[in-house]
Amino acid sequence: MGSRPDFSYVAKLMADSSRAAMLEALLDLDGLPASELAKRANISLQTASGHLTKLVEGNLLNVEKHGRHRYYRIAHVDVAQAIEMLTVIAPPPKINSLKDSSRAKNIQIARTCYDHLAGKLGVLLTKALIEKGYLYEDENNFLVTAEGEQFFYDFNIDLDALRQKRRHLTRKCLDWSERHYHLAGALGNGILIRLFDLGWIERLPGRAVKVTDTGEKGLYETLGITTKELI
Amino acid sequence: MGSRPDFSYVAKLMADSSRAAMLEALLDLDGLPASELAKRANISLQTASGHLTKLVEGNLLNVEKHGRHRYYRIAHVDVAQAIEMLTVIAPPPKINSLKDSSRAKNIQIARTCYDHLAGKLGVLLTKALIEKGYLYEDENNFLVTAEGEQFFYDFNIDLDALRQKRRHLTRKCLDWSERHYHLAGALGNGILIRLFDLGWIERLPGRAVKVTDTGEKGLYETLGITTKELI
DNA sequence: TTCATAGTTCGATTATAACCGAAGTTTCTA
DNA sequence: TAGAAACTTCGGTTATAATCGAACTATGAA
Repeated sequence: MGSRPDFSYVAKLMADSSRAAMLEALLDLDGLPASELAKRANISLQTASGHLTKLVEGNLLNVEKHGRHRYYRIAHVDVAQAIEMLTVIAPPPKINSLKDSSRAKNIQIARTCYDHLAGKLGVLLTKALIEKGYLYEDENNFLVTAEGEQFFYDFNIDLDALRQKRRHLTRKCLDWSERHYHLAGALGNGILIRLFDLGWIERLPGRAVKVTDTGEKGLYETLGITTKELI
Repeated sequence: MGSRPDFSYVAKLMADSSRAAMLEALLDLDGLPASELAKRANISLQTASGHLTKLVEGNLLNVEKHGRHRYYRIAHVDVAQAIEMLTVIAPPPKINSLKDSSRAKNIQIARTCYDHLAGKLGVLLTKALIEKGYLYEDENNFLVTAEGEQFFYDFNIDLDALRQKRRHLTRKCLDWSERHYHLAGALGNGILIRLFDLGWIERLPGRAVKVTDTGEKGLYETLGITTKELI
């Protein structure tokens, strides 16, 4: 009879909102300890411990013991992919007021996704980097080319420093609003920080972000991105 | 805060075993009425009704009213994709005895997936049809080419009759054992039936299937498939 | 050795939702 | 117009699991 894997078992692991919060945190920041995950999910350490055990048993997470700490990470790219697929079909958050609706628009144009750029701008930027030959798109990841090494050096992003960090240099992140991949990982974070430093982008209320006048000029000159494409 | 869609909401809808059984049934057979789905999930009609309402509200399913019947179908390819991704990361069904283990092997080589061919043989067959130019692989589906029309006619599969059926002619089905797509839908079913009729394959206990001696010869001559590839 | 920090295990409480019987609505058939 | 079939709604029961307090283990620091 049941000779197929039971997908509802995995769905059940993802269905609890506390576990979902922890998974979401781990999607971008690999290797968080239980206490940190408990905080992010707004639950006690005991409860978190129980949830994490279940997630490890279900092969959604891996643990690494380092002294008295336990660092959790997503067990496999497939897990991240599955979560992203679920996000794509999940209903968009409710819009109650007029303020909410303009916020919703802004957030689709450009926003931060944890610590990197997402939305139309995030996808456009990633595409531009690929077209210019600075990034190469793999099935599961983005890779920095030799030209890319030079470009990021010129752009004042220190790849070697980023590689030291305890996380992936690059990572594919499925954009739920654009249904395309954008760049995440340490490099995605590095680019975001650099764009803020340059004053090319500014924070709007919430997670939304707007391109400044300098940014408009800069993005066009370095990567050929026009803000018209953002609409 | 919550400006991202909540994937745990979708996961919750898929997490219940009764709902999962109904979704699984609908993955291959589009357009089943509530009563049929209740039977397949082994629950009462009342319970099924409640579940189906939730699945429609969550945009996982669509309903079409035809008189006093209500035909349910998967709302979007993305939903099927998401379920298949979950199946890929779900733990394989437990193997208890020696019998189970040889059965598990057989089932990975060739099996029926509802009403079409899956496993190594299913994937190989699909690949062969593509290589010969009979099938064209789209992002979301397989399409029959002009050469394909001729081939299936010669192979005694009536495409026009299959097109009359109330289901997709072709459909991509992600193979959880092979991690590749194989052909499903009315054509996938038509091929399975034809292969049984020709005596090229035979049922083993369970869902497993074996290639006969005639089948070995036939598959090689028509599509260049050797059983060595099946191992 | 002592204390603190990180995490686990146990037990009791509580909230959620799956389930079905019974009664209702809608549509088809005769 | 009556009756049956397909499905929904309501109400009460029950099972599951998320939650945290309290007590435990293990590692590190003083």
